[in-house]
Amino acid sequence: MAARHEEIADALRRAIDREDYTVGSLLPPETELAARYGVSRGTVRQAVATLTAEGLIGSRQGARRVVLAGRRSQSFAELRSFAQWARAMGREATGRVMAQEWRTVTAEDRARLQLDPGTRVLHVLRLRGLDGQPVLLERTVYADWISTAVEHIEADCPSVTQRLLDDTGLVLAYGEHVIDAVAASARDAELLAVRRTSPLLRVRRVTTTREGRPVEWSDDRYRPDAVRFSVHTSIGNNALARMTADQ
Amino acid sequence: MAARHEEIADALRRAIDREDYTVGSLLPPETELAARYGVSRGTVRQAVATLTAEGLIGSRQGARRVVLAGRRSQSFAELRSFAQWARAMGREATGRVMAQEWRTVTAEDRARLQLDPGTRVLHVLRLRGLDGQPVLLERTVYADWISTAVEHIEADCPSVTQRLLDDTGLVLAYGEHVIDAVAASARDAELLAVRRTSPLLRVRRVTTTREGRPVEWSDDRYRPDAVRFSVHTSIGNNALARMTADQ
DNA sequence: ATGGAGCACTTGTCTGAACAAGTTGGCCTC
DNA sequence: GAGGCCAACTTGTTCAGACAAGTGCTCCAT
Repeated sequence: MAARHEEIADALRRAIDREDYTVGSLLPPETELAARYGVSRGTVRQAVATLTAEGLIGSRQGARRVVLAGRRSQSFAELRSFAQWARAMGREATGRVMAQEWRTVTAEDRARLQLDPGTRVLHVLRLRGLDGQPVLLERTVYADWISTAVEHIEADCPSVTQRLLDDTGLVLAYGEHVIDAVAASARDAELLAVRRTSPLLRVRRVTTTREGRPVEWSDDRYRPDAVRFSVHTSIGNNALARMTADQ
Repeated sequence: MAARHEEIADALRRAIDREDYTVGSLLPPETELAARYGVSRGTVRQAVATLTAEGLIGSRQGARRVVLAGRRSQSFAELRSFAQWARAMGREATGRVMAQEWRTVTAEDRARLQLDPGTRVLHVLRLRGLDGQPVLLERTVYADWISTAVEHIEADCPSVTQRLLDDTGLVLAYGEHVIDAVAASARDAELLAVRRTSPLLRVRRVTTTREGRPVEWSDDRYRPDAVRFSVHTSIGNNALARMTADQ
């Protein structure tokens, strides 16, 4: 925790969690917070902007800020790593590679991973569990330049993200996620221990490095009785977008 | 479009859309943008922060900003209003109230809408369509103080949000959305014209005013072949959070 | 009572400056 | 050629000040 504005954001987050400020109540004015923490108003504004983006507080010109929600999952790399997310919640993540295969890129692979025609990429089918229960089936395609590193990871490695970071220094920094629902196929059903055609929450995502280079793309299917997603939106800030199926 | 930083954000958004800056390429340095638009570096930083939050560009200390994605739905009130979203995409939204009923609040209603025990609230079942096709089934509970206004809206009003704004000045400002998947019930199937048990994308949401006062909560079920959701995440900014089903 | 004007308060916008910290590429040495 | 060091560049953090704009309250006149 280096930056002062992060410390202040954290202090405010904890104060809200402690119910020093209850849901519906008003936060102190910026000037008061600035005086309390011994910083300028700009630094306080950076801190409260973080909480606003998290959906914890609401802000409008002229009126004091209002507390909108009480708690926040508050982990950082939440979506980038299943294992890190599980650990942050005090659950144990497991993983197992069910199938692995090299294939020549399809048109879709090429578009999503920005690769040349004819490139060979690694397809991995991985089943992931939470406290022993299977909850997620990942079908991932890795870009050629990272595939050999992925290939040599042991089949039951709980955190591929952590492993790639340790082995190659790779940091997964950005992701685009498209969320919908599908019926479980026979294979899905067998591996996730649900009935065939039962509804699954599907997330298709592309993950890139800090430099913006695509690393992997994946079709993830969650048991909806085990995992959900949540998003806060506000009038000036909608991270979540609705899309039609075409285009 | 009042604020200078919004104008600059918009100019950059259009430049990216126009492919003046292609995906994977680098944005000019802040100082250069500041000089080009005749503003201080702080104002440029505000503009690029917007695009970063939208997932259009990636940013890291020391390196130039990189363009991550080409286009952005860029409408404002997207998630708050089905009709406004549809219009922004050049589609026509329809709506029809299928059932409407006053009930005494349940414990869940009270918790979500912050109401007193014994309060009467309005339950509405609304079917919504896009270009004539049914795509969404909304089961909404409105807080008592807005229910009478909702009750008097005609059954086939395409935009309830717009109507409430016109009639009562109500602005829906904040929302929390929890996303999962469910199997279509017999009723769902009939109204949405899908087979029973076919997968639906469910969004449960609570919407509040600018003051943080809950207005409505809703169980929305989308045909996943018609509507999807998309989210951008980045290392410092995860609007989307994964949740376990319990708690 | 009711409505409007005015005022204090609070957040939003913007500036210009300075320093910290991370990245990148070139140069130099071995 | 390989490796390491350095310098230029770029983004991140913070400050102090000023003004704009929206909110909510009081008070006054009707």
